[in-house]
Amino acid sequence: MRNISDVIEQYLKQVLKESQANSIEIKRQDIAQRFECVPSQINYVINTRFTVEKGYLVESKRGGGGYIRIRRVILHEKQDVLSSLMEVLHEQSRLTEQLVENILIRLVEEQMLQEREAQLVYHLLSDEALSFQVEDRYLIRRQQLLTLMKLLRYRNGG
Amino acid sequence: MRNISDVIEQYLKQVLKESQANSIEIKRQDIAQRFECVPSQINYVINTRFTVEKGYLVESKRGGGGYIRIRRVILHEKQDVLSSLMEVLHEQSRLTEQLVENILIRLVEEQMLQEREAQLVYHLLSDEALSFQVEDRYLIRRQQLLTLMKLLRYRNGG
DNA sequence: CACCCTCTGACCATCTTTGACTTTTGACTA
DNA sequence: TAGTCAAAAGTCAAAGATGGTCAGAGGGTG
Repeated sequence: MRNISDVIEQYLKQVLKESQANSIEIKRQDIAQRFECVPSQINYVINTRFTVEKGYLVESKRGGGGYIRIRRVILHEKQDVLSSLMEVLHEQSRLTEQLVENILIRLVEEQMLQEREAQLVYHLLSDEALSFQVEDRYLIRRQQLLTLMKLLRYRNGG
Repeated sequence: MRNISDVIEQYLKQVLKESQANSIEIKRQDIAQRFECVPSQINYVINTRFTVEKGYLVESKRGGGGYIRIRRVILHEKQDVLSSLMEVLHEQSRLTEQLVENILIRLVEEQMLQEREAQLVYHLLSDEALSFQVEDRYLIRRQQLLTLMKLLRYRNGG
């Protein structure tokens, strides 16, 4: 194997495969020690090899008893719908309630979001909910909708 | 288990579950001795794990015959849950990710929100999603969470 | 040679553990 | 009754334990 990152990647994938559950919990320091590298190397491996697009979710906790949890997830098959909607989000400067609604309806039609979930998001992003952020309304909507799209990239969100 | 705080948390929740009543009374010193930690560790566990938004009430008395009483709040009406959480929203000035998470978990426990919906809202309100609104983060969270509660009130026939 | 990965380490953020010091309470005593 | 004392529990800040970030150095490949 060429480099240590590849080795660590293979190791983690092996452990993941052998574990019954579809997730593993590691201690950054332990892995770093095992492969005699600096701890931040582990972050590098995770950031480059265990991304959402590749079907992995990573959570972690700092402090005493900290850990890094890597989870295998199933990617949603309608990635193209998501990318086209993300494009819309970047092109449109005025993300009005109407536009938000259209996007959410589309997601429901594509069966990527349930009716109830769409309602929920719609209300959170409504003019009323953001009435104290008139200035940043569009920006907030864009960020939150983009966050939503990222979540929908894999099934069972979260 | 990762750390002593988690262990103590689990222990207390177990005792709480096994007790007939919905409350337990402990002696701080006893618990500290049982888990071989300093007494103030117990305060830490209580302050971080048995908070109001998580649905616990804690009372205590010092001096001879002192105690700490932990009560699981039993709310019979969904309305009560929502009002008490709305109160938390108004009282807490720093609506951190952690607090948002606690509230959402609570709503799921009370079966007012589905797991996936909670995940969704959590991510929409995350530090990352609001990274361009560092100043207004808490305000936006408050407004959107209040909007969510209003919606849930409506759903539950309020 | 240029460019793209990798690797490293200094510095940061967050959560936990510990202990010194404070406050409250009730019993005992003058 | 007031004062004293010991037995709780509370507070807070420092230290400890992890993980995260980022920019720059290092190295391999077209």
